[in-house]
Amino acid sequence: MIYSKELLKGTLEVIVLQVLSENGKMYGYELSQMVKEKTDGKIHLKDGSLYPALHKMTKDGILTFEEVSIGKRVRKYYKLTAKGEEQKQTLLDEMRDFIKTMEKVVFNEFKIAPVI
Amino acid sequence: MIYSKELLKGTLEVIVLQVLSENGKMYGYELSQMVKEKTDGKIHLKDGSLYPALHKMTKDGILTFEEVSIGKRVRKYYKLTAKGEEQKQTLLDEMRDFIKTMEKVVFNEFKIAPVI
DNA sequence: TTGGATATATCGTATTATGATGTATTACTT
DNA sequence: AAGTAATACATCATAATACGATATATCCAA
Repeated sequence: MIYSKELLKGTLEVIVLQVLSENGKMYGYELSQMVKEKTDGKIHLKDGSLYPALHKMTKDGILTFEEVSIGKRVRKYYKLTAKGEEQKQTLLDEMRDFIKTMEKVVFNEFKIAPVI
Repeated sequence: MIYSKELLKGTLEVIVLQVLSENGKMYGYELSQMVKEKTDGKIHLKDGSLYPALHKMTKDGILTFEEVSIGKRVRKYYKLTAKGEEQKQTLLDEMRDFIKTMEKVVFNEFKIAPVI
């Protein structure tokens, strides 16, 4: 099952940072597979999104990578920089706040249980 | 405080449907004020987003409106159609699922608490 | 030997909320 | 009385982002 794509906007970077942070070192394909598994196929990072995102984050100094040859193939193992750890925290906080706010507005969690 | 705009993508319609549904009948400005209050100013539906959204939803048959003259002003009171109620349910379910999935991936809520 | 999984990459496109801009009324403040 | 903020609606060009399409190449199993 796939979500309305729009809801996923703004989530790619947090997801990448969090999953990379959990696992230390990962290459793109591995990362996308892990996210797919963890979400029961609900979130499927596509090549067209993931690789450009990894490039951008590297350029922004929040990721670094190291090339490892596997036979004739070259894998790029990415990991967070110190700046990446900071960014992760910022984005996690933002996500937490966003979810809390959405729950308030959409699920009425602000309502006091009526006294009967 | 304002969220990263991208996180709010895909949330406008659910928010409008839910808040309208709660209050029965509302006009645009009223709706935007209510959302702002409920979220402590964190979500501020802008004119440039809200009015086009209301028009589109009306065109799509999930909202109807009724014009009410207040002095020389004309207010448009919107409410959900039957189709709008269905759409609200669909979008609420989707939002619930989305939040659950994000919590799983980003906040590791899938992890079993370690037995000590 | 052919197809599927692995692995990376690029680029045009669609979607969506926003910012800018505009019009007009009503209420408050000095 | 004048000025300004809030009320109330509207439109359109623009930016941001993930995706689809497309491409290349390796490895493995049927």
